[in-house]
Amino acid sequence: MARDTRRGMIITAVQVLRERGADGLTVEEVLLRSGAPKGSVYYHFPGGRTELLDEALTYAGNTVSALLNRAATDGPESVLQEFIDIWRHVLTDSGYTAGCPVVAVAVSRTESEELADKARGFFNQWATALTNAFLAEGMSESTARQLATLSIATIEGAVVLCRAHRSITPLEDALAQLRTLINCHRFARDNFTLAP
Amino acid sequence: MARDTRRGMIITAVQVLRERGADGLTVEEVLLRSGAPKGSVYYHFPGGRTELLDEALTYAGNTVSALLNRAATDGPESVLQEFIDIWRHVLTDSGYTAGCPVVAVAVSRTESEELADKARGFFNQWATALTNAFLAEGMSESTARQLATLSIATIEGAVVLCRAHRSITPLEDALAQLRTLINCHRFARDNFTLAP
DNA sequence: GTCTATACGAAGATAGAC
DNA sequence: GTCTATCTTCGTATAGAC
Repeated sequence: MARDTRRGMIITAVQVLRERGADGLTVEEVLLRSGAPKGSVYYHFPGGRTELLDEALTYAGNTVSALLNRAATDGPESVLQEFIDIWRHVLTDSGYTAGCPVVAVAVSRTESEELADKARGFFNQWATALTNAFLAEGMSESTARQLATLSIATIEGAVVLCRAHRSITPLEDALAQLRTLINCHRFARDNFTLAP
Repeated sequence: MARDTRRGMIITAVQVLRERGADGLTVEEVLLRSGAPKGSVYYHFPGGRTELLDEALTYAGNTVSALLNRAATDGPESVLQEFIDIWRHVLTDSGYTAGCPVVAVAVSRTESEELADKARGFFNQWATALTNAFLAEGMSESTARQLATLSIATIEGAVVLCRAHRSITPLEDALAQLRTLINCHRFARDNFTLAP
């Protein structure tokens, strides 16, 4: 069926995007790994490689946004734990060759300005979701925003270290300290104000 | 002179590595941007593209290692500030297209296992230098190590966000919270023990 | 040390058959 | 919807002249 072929190619494209980066994604590899018919690429994706890349980014970005929005009500702690669990699977399943698809687009040559804008849009969505989670904890506007930025930067950076070390430890260590910081803010909120 | 041509190509290669990534680095672009003679590539680099990449990674990684080792005696605060200053220049000078060369190699396809090992080696060097800086502050072994990992992850991740947002703000925000966390550990060390 | 010419392979894209 | 040429561009690498 047409829809299945298209959808299968998009999901495979996300995987390739994770492993090869945006510039390294080739239609041929997506074709091979998805098992999609070789002759139907430009039927399903008239825009060719660029359209496939766009769809992969959108699919991946929205998935994470949904996860982060759901977690804003569950509290930041559970979000972070969920991220560790997800990344443990993604990293081990890929032999530590997979990274974040949105990062992959953000650091790519990005012929089309549109893709770069979309990647930035996802980072903003994620930051907003996390900021709201921290605001719900009673933190100040600026603290919540900075903590959200730190959280995203930490996870994205730690994933790179995990790939290099072929181990989940960097992510666990980094997030352990991030949790400590969150608890420090709670402690400060409950007892006194920390010096700026 | 021979040495100048070779050295110039390496320095240009670092720049290209930052912007295009390891897989995206082409000998042609290094040639064009360095102004090096077009016919002398394989004279200076018998190993071709791979050798050029290797030299660029070594040069860049060692530069940062030197900076971090020097800063281990100056205290972590001054290191972080120095990193903000350096990245501000690198990012603005490149129009927010440049990233970390070691990260670029770490997430690349990396035909040669040797390059990947070297990249991981640099991450380890940096982590050790920062760990020592935190140990000098009187922190525990595990806290120092985790903080070092968090610091590197935060900077590397924040740089990606800076590139996406075309702004230095993410790095400043993330490092502001990192400083807060460091101060929390100092406060805890001086007054009591935080719950794990 | 540096140049030109050439071989080779990889990948995107299009045209037209089935 | 899918397939098979075929065209084109680009990048690495080598050979041999200067």
